[in-house]
Amino acid sequence: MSSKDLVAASAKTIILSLLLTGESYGYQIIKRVRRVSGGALEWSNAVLYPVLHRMERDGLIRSEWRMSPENRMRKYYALTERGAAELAEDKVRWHGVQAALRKLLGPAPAANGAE
Amino acid sequence: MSSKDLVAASAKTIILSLLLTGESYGYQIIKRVRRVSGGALEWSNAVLYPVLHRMERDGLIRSEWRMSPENRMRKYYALTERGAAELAEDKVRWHGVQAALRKLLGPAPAANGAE
DNA sequence: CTTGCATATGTCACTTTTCGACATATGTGA
DNA sequence: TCACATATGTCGAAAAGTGACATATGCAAG
Repeated sequence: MSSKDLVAASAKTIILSLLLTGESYGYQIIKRVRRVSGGALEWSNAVLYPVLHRMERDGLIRSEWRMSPENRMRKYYALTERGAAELAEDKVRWHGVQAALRKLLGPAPAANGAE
Repeated sequence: MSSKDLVAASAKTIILSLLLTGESYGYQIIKRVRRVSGGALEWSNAVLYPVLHRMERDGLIRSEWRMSPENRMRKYYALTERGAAELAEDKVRWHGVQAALRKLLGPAPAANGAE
């Protein structure tokens, strides 16, 4: 039990959010998540790919093998309608958890402070 | 994979936060969480107690059986030093995840006016 | 006194998830 | 040929999630 549970809990929602702005693929998702979290979220292959497969099985995303501009085969993932709906629900849930945590933890510090 | 993973993911942090303001016990924690979340977070016994036991095993909290003013036996839980330190780390991590999600999901709607 | 409910803590058992380590393949440049 | 970034995936053992169930008590109503 480390920071991983937090990471995993938000994985589905984060992936849906990323795909909302356009299709992506596994390798890139890992890098984008690392960047957008400032390095706080570091997903391994074994974390991401099973989640991706589960989400596809559940109809939240759909995949397509295509050749990249660099001439590599990539499995591009895109949001389905169900995925978009799920994201909307997730947003509500997430904001609910956020609100509860904010009450308990206090407001988020603007940047970095001594606590 | 429902909203439960979110709930569970934040369980440890929420419990630590609650205990920061003073000791509490299982039954009360469930009610307090329900109240503070406006009913959004509904923990069952099977969710809470294993988490409590794990946290005690890991030295984050410590328990003590005591008689309540209502003459009932209760297991009161209190934060340990390690638990307080863990909470501080959790806050940082949580704010990191929050920041990432905020970037991706957009700012939270002004759900709660007061507070 | 018995029935029912809120209080109070917990386990059982089955399923799902987690994640370090490993496997496989290709394009590019030294 | 070698190393490395890119790219996707599985294995397996351990951990976590959770609906249903188990147990016990104080108290009030019937």
